[in-house]
This record gives sequence, structure tokens and C-alpha cells, in this order.
Amino acid sequence: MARNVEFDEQLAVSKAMDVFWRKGYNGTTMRDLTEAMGINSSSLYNTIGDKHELFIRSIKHYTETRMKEALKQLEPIKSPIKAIEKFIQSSVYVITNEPNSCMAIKTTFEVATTDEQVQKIIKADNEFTYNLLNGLVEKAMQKGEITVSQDAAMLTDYIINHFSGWHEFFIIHKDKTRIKNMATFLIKQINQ
Amino acid sequence: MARNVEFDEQLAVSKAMDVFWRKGYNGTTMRDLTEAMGINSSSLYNTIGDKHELFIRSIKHYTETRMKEALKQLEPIKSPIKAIEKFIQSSVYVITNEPNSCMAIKTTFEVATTDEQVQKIIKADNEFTYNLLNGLVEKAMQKGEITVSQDAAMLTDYIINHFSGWHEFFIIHKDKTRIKNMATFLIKQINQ
DNA sequence: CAAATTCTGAAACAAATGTTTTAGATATTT
DNA sequence: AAATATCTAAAACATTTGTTTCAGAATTTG
Repeated sequence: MARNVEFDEQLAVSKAMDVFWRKGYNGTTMRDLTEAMGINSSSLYNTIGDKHELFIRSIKHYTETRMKEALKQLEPIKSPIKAIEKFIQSSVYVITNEPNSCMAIKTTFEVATTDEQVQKIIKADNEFTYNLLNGLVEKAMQKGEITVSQDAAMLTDYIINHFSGWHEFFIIHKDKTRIKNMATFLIKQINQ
Repeated sequence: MARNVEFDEQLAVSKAMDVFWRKGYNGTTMRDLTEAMGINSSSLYNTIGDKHELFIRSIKHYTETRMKEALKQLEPIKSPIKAIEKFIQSSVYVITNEPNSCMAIKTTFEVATTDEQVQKIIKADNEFTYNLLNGLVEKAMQKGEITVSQDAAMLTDYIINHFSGWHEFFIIHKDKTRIKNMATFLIKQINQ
């Protein structure tokens, strides 16, 4: 009966994501987006929808990609405490090597305060990280690898909580060493 | 020779700051601002300048006010370790009772990545906090009130670093208890 | 009080914004 | 290959954006 959509929707969303990631929601114009995506606005409105819908898809894409990566990276590690350390260290690596900082945190502070739909997605992402890390913390406590605290929930919050500060710090100071020193101290605290 | 400016510039900037604080730089329009400030755009351009200049004044106002408050609050406290604890606790109080989160952090993630002028102001604010807390940490170490680490610089970074995570956490979860638990743990770690 | 100066308000400005329209190109089905 | 359906591109759309203009009101000084 008819033609098919010509552009690869996943690829297009990924390109839109790059722009939103760099410029934020309000700092991005529809022309920025269509230019980066290589499509016309009529195609965009016919397939994905308006700017807001495209943004929703973009953060979803961001968080989903990140979740998959985290799972893949931690899966092969047997020791829970080693996995926790790996998780912290690779967070430091990403934070200190990503020029555009973290799209989820940027979004939290820019629009999650007022946009419920966005907030839900961000919350789900945070809960995924929480559950992933909490599983490891609980196991590490059972094995006696962690003794600083017996409150796994709190320690999970405590560990995750460092990341946005490091992102903020890196934007302001662009100093990897001081972040690495904090991470080393954190790991030492947990290992004690 | 002539008339004086009719509006109170400090008050006007303070009202503009409220809008920027809530809506961010890109989310705020000139009409939002002139409406909140109760002045005409011609008056605004004749006195303060354009939107960007008004934003600069707004964050400056924000950070300066905050610095004064911090000094006032910590001055009467004699014991360095008690002052550090007070600093952490009152941060928790502000974080969990401020519906608009922190303007400095929001600004860092929204525009400090690309706006050098803004970044300078934010950096100066962070360095002020750093110096304030670092003085206390050094004294507490000399007195033997802190023993977890002898690296005052690193521990200062480490303590300050918690705050943006708590802000992020409060936006997403609106849960005071879990933040208070993290703060209690942090204080316990320092006191050890 | 008169003159001089500068501030204010409303309107106007061009440019940019998010979105829609429309005519024609393109692919699928029969 | 013809008919049909739906996609695409360019342009147009109404609003909204940040900023400026200008006539008149207001205040200070002589």
C-alpha cells in the first residue's frame, strides 16, 4: 500500500540525544535537532512527535544504554566487594573522561524539578543503579567483606551519592587527581 | 540635573534571581523577569543590561548571600569538629527544605559547561566553601579530633562532595530520612 | 518656577521559536 | 505497470523571543 519510513528511528533518537545532552532541553532548538538528525521537521512530527516526546525518547535511550553497560561490566566479576570497587572506579573513569558530563544529572537539575514524566524516567534509572549496587553490598556484608556498617540500604545510597558531586567537581575544576583521591578514600572506608 | 533611578536595584536583582533559580537560564524569558521585577524592559536595559548580565548579577547575589550566611553561622562555634558537624547538618536542613534546590548546582549543570563567566563565579563560590571548611578540618586534625585521614585537602573535598548528591537525591525521591542517614554516617566516619 | 536632564511605559522590532501545511516524490500492492 | 497510500522537503505559520525606540512623565538644579 505505501512507503516505509526512510530513516532509522533508533539512530535518529541517538543523534537527538547527543544534542540534548550537550545543550540541555531548553537550550536545544528544533532546528538544532533536525539538523543533527538529518531529517525534516515534518518527518520528525510524523514519526516520533514533538520536541518533548523526542526528549523523552532521548533520556530513555541514554538511561537504557547506560544500564546495559553497567550490567555487562559487572557480570563477570565474582567477588561482590571487587564488583563494588570496579563500579566506583569505572564511574570515576567515565566522569573524568566525558566532556559533556552526565545527561541524567543535567536533566535532573534542569527539568526533573517540574516535569513529572522526565522525573519518572530518571527515578527508574536511579532505582536500577540502586538495586544493582544494593545486591552487591548485601552479599559483601554477608561474606564479611564489608564491616563499616550493617545497613546495606544506607551504604548503597552513600556510595551512589558520590557520583554527582564528582561530576560537578569535574565541570568546575577539570581535575582528575582530586576526584581519584576521593574515590580511593571512599573505597578504603568501605573496605575497612 | 536629573531624576534618579526609581527602582531598588538590589531588590530587583533579588527578584530576578528567584525566577532564574526556579526556571534556569534558558527556561526564563525576559517577560518572566520584568514581570517579577515589576519594571519595564527599557528600565532594565538602561540600568543593569541584558538578560545575560542580569543572570550574572543573580548568581553573584545568590553566592554572596550564601557565603555571608555560612560565615555567620559558623563564627560562634569554638570547636572545629563541632563546626564541621554543624556545617553538614545545616546543609542537610537547607537541602531538604528548599523546594527549588540549589541555584549554584543547577547553574553548574545547565550553563557552567559552556559559559566561562558563569563558571568563574561558581568556581569562586566553591573555593570559598573549600577554604572555610578546610580551615576547620586542618584545626580539627591538629587537635586530634579527626584521625580517619591526615590529608586535610582531600577530606575537605570529600565532605563537600556529598552535597550535590543530596540535592539530586532530594529532587528525585523527596525523602529526608535517607539523606539524614547518609549525613549521620558521614559524621560518624569523620569522628572516628 | 523654569530649564535641563533622565527615567519610564507602551509599543514596535527583527529574529528565532515550535509546529503545520501542502505539493510532489517514492515505494508498495495489485 | 498502474493505482494507491504515505512519506519527504520546503516553505509558511503564528507565537514568542531578546532587545530597542520614542514620546512623555518626573525629578532635580539654577
